[in-house]
Amino acid sequence: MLQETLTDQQKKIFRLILSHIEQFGNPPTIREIAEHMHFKSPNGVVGHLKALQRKGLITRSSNKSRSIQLTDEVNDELKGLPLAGRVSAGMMEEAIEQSERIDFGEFWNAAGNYVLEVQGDSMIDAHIAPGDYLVVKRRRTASRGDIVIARTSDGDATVKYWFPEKNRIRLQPANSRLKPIYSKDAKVIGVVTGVVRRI
Amino acid sequence: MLQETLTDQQKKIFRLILSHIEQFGNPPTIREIAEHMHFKSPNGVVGHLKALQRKGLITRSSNKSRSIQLTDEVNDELKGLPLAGRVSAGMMEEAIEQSERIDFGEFWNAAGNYVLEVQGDSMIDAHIAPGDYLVVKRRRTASRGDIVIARTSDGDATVKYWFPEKNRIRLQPANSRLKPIYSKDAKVIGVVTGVVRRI
DNA sequence: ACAAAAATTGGACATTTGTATAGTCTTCAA
DNA sequence: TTGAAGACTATACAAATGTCCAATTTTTGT
Repeated sequence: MLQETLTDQQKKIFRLILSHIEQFGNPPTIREIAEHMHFKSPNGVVGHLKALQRKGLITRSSNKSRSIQLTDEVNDELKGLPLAGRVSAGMMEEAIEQSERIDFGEFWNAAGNYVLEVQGDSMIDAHIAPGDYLVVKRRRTASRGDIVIARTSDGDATVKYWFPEKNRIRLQPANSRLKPIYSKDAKVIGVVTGVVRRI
Repeated sequence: MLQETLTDQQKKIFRLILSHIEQFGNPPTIREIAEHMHFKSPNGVVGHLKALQRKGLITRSSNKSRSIQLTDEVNDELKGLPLAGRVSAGMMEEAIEQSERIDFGEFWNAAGNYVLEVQGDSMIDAHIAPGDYLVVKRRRTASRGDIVIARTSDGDATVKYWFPEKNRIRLQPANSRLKPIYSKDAKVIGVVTGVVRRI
């Protein structure tokens, strides 16, 4: 944890900076910090800011107002949910205090990605159920075995496994009750990179 | 779309504000905007800011440096992935241009939530596969039929369906090959509110 | 107990920044 | 043609903000 080595005052000021950014969308001025800390001089803050800078939590630009920036390290720490461990591992409760985090937003909020809601159970054996959301990366090509969004000659788009064969494409559902679709001109629209289900 | 009614200059300035926030973590000053726009007077900017304010894109606090704030509406527009439609619906490609968005981060990055990685296939019939991530809400109670993280007397934590009976709890796996666990003192640690799978 | 380091005050100064007022220029509709 | 509205320049002022120096108090380690 980055905040381990901070003194109490430094922690307090650091939290102040975080909450100001959260609340106002910009970092506080030195005097604003001094006011909140009940300091009677702006200079009381400067030393602490230099310490936070030295310890790698913030950066500043000289002669610029509200120029406190959080470092990438800090931003990473703040994002996402704490990854607590494996389900069957037993003592999770304790593990939650650990620092590893997982940010689904970061994973997928990339340019060109979009989301589809699953209709029907053609991919149920791949544990993709109706109502699930698919995170799709816009692609024109796929690798053998990928789960893709494909469009066939009749214009319909579906989710299927993508299996190129000699001179046709096999679009394989993940459902034993359904038969594969064979197509000569199936086109990949995107590749599924994630599944999200709200319960 | 909120930006429809903007003049070209207003759009340019608005984008400038967005990218400054992105790049420096704080909004630009009036003079910084003027400089980028090659205006020779700060006052050239003021009118545009007032327009952006009137049109509901930003707010400002008087006499505060770098006080331009994006409105909630704007922030919402910037977050998340475009929700393109249903998979089997056919013309998705077109639908992607629509404005509806879905933000998984918002859904789950709530205080008290955490993530567990699934080990084993005891919930496979509920389409929860090994390697999936469970988003768990910290709870001490659950409703009948919820998927919960429960701890039994032996100290182990598992994912199971939660079925209270007369004087015991039935912890039901979603796997026909596994038998339910009956326990008098099983405790709910959390309730599963989401499943996320990276492919 | 002592010295060193950290924390805080006080005050001053220069720069940055928001705001205001007056005037020019262009566009566009009546 | 006029004139109303929008866009921009020029300039000035006051408030805010960052920075610095000197001195005092508090904390910390030895």
